[in-house]
Amino acid sequence: MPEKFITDLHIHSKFSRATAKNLDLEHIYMAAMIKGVSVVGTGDFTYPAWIAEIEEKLEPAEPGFFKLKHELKKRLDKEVPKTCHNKVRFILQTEISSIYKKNDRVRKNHNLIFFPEIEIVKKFNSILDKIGNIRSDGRPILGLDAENLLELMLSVDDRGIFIPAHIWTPWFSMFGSKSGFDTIEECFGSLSKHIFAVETGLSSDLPMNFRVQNLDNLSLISNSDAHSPRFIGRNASIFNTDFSYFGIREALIKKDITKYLGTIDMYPELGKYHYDGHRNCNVCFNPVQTLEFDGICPECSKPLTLGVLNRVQKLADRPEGFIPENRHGYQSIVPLADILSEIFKVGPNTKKVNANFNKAIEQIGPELEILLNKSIKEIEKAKIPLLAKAIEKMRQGEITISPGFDGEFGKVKIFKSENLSLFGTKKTAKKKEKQSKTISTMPTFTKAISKPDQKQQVQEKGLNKEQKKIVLTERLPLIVEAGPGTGKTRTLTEKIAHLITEKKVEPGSILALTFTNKAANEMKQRISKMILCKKSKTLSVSTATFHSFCLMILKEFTSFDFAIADNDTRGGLIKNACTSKKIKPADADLIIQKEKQNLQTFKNHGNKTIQNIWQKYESLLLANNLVDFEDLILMTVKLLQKNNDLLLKLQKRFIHIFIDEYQDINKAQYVLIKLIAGNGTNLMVIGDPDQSIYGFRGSDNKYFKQFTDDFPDSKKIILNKNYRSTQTILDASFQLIASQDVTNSKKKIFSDITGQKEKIIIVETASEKAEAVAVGKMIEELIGGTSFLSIDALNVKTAKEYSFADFAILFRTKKQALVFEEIFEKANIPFQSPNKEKTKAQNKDKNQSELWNHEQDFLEFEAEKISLMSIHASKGLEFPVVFVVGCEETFIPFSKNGKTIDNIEEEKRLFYVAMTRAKDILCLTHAKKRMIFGKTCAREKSNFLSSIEENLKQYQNSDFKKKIKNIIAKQLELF
DNA sequence: TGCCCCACCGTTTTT
DNA sequence: CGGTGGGGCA
Repeated sequence: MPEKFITDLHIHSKFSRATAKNLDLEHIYMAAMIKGVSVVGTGDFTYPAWIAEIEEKLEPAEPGFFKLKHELKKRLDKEVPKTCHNKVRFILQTEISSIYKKNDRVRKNHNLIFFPEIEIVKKFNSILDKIGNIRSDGRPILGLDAENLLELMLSVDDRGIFIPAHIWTPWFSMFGSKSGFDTIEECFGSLSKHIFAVETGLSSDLPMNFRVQNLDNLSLISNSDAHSPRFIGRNASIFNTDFSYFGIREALIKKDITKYLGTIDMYPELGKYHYDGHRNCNVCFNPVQTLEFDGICPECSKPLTLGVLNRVQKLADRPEGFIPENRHGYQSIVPLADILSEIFKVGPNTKKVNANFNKAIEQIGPELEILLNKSIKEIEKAKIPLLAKAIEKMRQGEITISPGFDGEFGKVKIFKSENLSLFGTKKTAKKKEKQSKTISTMPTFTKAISKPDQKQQVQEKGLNKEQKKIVLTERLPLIVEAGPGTGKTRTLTEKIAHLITEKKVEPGSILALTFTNKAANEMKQRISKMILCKKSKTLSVSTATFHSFCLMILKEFTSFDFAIADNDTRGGLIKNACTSKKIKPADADLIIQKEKQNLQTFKNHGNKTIQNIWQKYESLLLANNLVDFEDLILMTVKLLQKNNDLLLKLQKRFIHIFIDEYQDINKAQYVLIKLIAGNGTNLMVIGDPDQSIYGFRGSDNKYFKQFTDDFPDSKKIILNKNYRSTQTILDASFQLIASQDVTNSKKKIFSDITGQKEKIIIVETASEKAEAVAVGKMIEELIGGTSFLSIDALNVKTAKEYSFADFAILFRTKKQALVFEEIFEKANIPFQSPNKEKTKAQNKDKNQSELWNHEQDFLEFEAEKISLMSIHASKGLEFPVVFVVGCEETFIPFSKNGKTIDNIEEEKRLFYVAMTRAKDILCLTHAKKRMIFGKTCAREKSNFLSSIEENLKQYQNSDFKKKIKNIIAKQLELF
């Protein structure tokens, strides 16, 4: 049997940011009754503690609905006036904030998700838990594409309900002016058909939505988005269907106007974002006025925050007042507290208003009943002066509203309309000035305007002159010095493709060597992509790491059947071999590995202790049929030195040899290359000696530098056109690296990127914690806020096209990541870090049996995250915004005991690598003091910073108090 | 063998 | 501060 009931399907719990502490199930229950709402969302079901509370206090009721357990209900019912008693049900609901990049623009939207069962919610949560952080806030922020979120929901249970939330609000919504889409299809692609309802939000009513054809096939619902109990039901929806989750779902899908009756909305003008304007400039415009001012604020000359009305007009394809056929209805209300507030001329959240509110509901009934249904006579019974009259006027629409704008709620007047100009500049008192000033001390960013089609241009025009030369050079040993961002790998793959497609070289005769599996795979992919484009046969180019290449040779040409000892195994064997206490196994391990990288054997090792351990270690390896990683190369070299026939055979097979990151080779690898490449005809190596940062594992860029001596008839080509960074970043990084080698000015690379120059930002903070906070705030500002709260607090006025994946935080030691993790966790900023990945891997191991495998079947989505990584790990990567943190002596350059620096040139190169990861914005931070090994240490700014000339740097002090003082002082000067 | 306490020491990371 | 490992004791 269908029945009529009122729903509020979007609220939050006390676990969401900026919500009331009493937003628990008890208060939600009582508030729903008082308001006259029968079905209320639980909010925040992604939050583990909240789900625990739900399980503890609720039990299943009608299908997909939940009710308070009996004892609790009995207790609470006593506290609610009898006139308001009614059944209240809960529906499992959450809101998820997505911030991500799609079609080259940053998108931010909020979406509501509903499920009928707690077990399904838990399943959904466990998957989300792996994608992002659901534990720090009731409304999680995920870098997950809304389309993927929908896909995920459907894959967990297709009886779920997915509703884009408050679709018109400027900052965080599907149609938002700041970072939304123009159509549902643009946002949800082929999954759009699974969107059957949208939430209109506080600042829009149905007639506004009716003007947009794109919404015609959807049910339009309204909810309160309450952050405290008293706001529950301020917006709501009315159903006349089966009293169950599935009744609601079906009514929304079928758009049957006898089953879904429509919305109860506050007048949209009361919403925070109805008109356009600037709150802090006291400018409030209607869309026409905004147009007159070209969308620019006359006070501060920055773009105005465009409100909902403006955005609706942009997307509207129908005139104002258009009502499509077969549409459900709507009713407009002014909250009872606001009416009482006007009657008694006190704030809506005051004792007086509360007392009279209670009086009204005790005498008459729930709020929505009073506002919509009760007769004027009944209302008069409450004996509240003017109330009946006010409600009568309200029902007839005889009210005046000064519209909300830029985060400020609108204001309603029922009895008098003076001083309420609907148009024009507001004259309200300046509030929150201090807060806005605080924020304005943050660095202001202007995005470097790189030509958007930069990359495409390169592709269209093909390669630049030098790159072309590289591709066309034949039958000569070739060394390419390629600075950061100069298109190194692209040129390499182009050359290989050229050989195959143009020169008809047999792909099997090409060998491309790299150092990591990741690099090898990437190269393989890029080559095959390119070749397939040019319609060639299947790819059989050998792309390999040095180690996998050697393994292949050993397996193919020796009969020695062995396994490879991984790190743990090797460590174990070394430990067993370490009978002497004079040396720690870890140190012995390092020494032995390094010796092997230099093609040494234990036989002629000088140190007796090491020699002993090493010999024992070798016999242990042999006894277990094991070889270590370095043996792979060592043994191959030995094999080829002994067996000339085999060497000739391999030389015949691999005619064209390419080596990427040549600056990273060690002696064993060098000897191997010289063997295989013979006289070097058709050998090409590419790399950047300034990015040699793996000395500690045997790499030596001397091999790069001596290439022209090794192969006297070789050719050297330098790539110095950079397609990654701004000239400022390149200038600064060159000044750093050139301080080691001024003679080679040829090496200087030049940016191909034109546009605004952003200086290198240098930030000094009081402590490591302050450093993390400062970085977090800068990121929030560049993203344009991650939550409503930060929007209100940060006074962000311009949309910046950055999303989480655009940021990297680089540090010298992994320990530095911890404080960033802690702060970002609290701030609900999604991040990935070496520590986090490690725990993830450990958990994976732990869960390997029953559960994990099962879950792995689910779709895996990559959510956008900020990257926290060591500078070493960042090599080869690029990010629009890079923070190099801890730019302090003993970190950069690193020194173990605070005095001796192992290899200052390599430290410089390391910093060079860090700086050149940045595309648009480079920020170098340092703390005045920090905790190191449990002790607070005074810290000195890295001397490397002083090799960057002053006019490339912009200093930013994160000491806000000082800034505020300055501002106040300046203001006083004016008088 | 197992457990507890104290001393010690502290980069970067791939195969 | 926090993990590890050796030494001492049960």
